[in-house]
Amino acid sequence: MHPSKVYQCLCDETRLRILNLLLEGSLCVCHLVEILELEQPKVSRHLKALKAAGAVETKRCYNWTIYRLAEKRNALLEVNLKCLQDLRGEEPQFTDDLKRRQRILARIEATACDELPEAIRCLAEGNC
Amino acid sequence: MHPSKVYQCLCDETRLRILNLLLEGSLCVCHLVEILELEQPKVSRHLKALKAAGAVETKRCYNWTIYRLAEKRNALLEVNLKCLQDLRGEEPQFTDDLKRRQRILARIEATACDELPEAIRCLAEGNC
DNA sequence: ACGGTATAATCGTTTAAACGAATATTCGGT
DNA sequence: ACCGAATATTCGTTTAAACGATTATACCGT
Repeated sequence: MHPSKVYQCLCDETRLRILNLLLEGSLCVCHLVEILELEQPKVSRHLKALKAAGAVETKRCYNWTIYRLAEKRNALLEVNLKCLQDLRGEEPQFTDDLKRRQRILARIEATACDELPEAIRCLAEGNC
Repeated sequence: MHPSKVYQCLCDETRLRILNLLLEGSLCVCHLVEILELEQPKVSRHLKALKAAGAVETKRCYNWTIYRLAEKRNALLEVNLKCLQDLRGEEPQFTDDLKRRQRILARIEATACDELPEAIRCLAEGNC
């Protein structure tokens, strides 16, 4: 992949926010939507772009689609993901997103109990 | 500067080619035009974008405008310039550009002689 | 002052990205 | 089989880049 294409996938703020979040762990679309406070189609569109660029991959778990950073990543992308981790503290938007992520994950874990359907427990326990 | 803006300045192939060349040393617009084999207005436009992003700066020498990498560079840009140097060998376009650069610089040096006007000698000798 | 070279800026057009709103699809639970 | 939740896709519009062609500006040498 040409370097300019890698940069093209990094030059949108929403996509950077998504990558910043995925650096901390996988997330399904509905949680990304909630954390980013954006419309679901918009999030899906950007996820599609990231997937096309080979930055993320998906796993299906019941009716959720879990997004995570791609296993094998372009070297240039890899370097910039590290940069993103370093720069994270300088951009309030990134740290705010991470705070919302924590809050939401805590809430999901709190709902985990044996009475819930298997699918929801699986998600709550972070097994999918 | 927001990271996405840095990437936005890197996501165009022509601008990457210019940065690749400037990593080897300063160049004036007319030589960039010759090396890149592109129209002058197009080159100037991209140089303007690079300057606006703080990636390059200019120096006037007689009637040439010499472009060089900015002295103080954004950390993210810096990292990616290093990447560009590493990836250079993988993109034929980048190595071709460097070859043309060599050829052109050699030709300019060859024209340096005391009978030439000061301006041309200055340029030929790489002093401006 | 003039002519030529180097560079920048303008203008109208084209291309591509991002968007909101709406709709389609997929899939698990009942 | 149906319903609802989660996700993806479509469509028409808007915004922003990039473009070619042209013109303007700056500056040096004569």
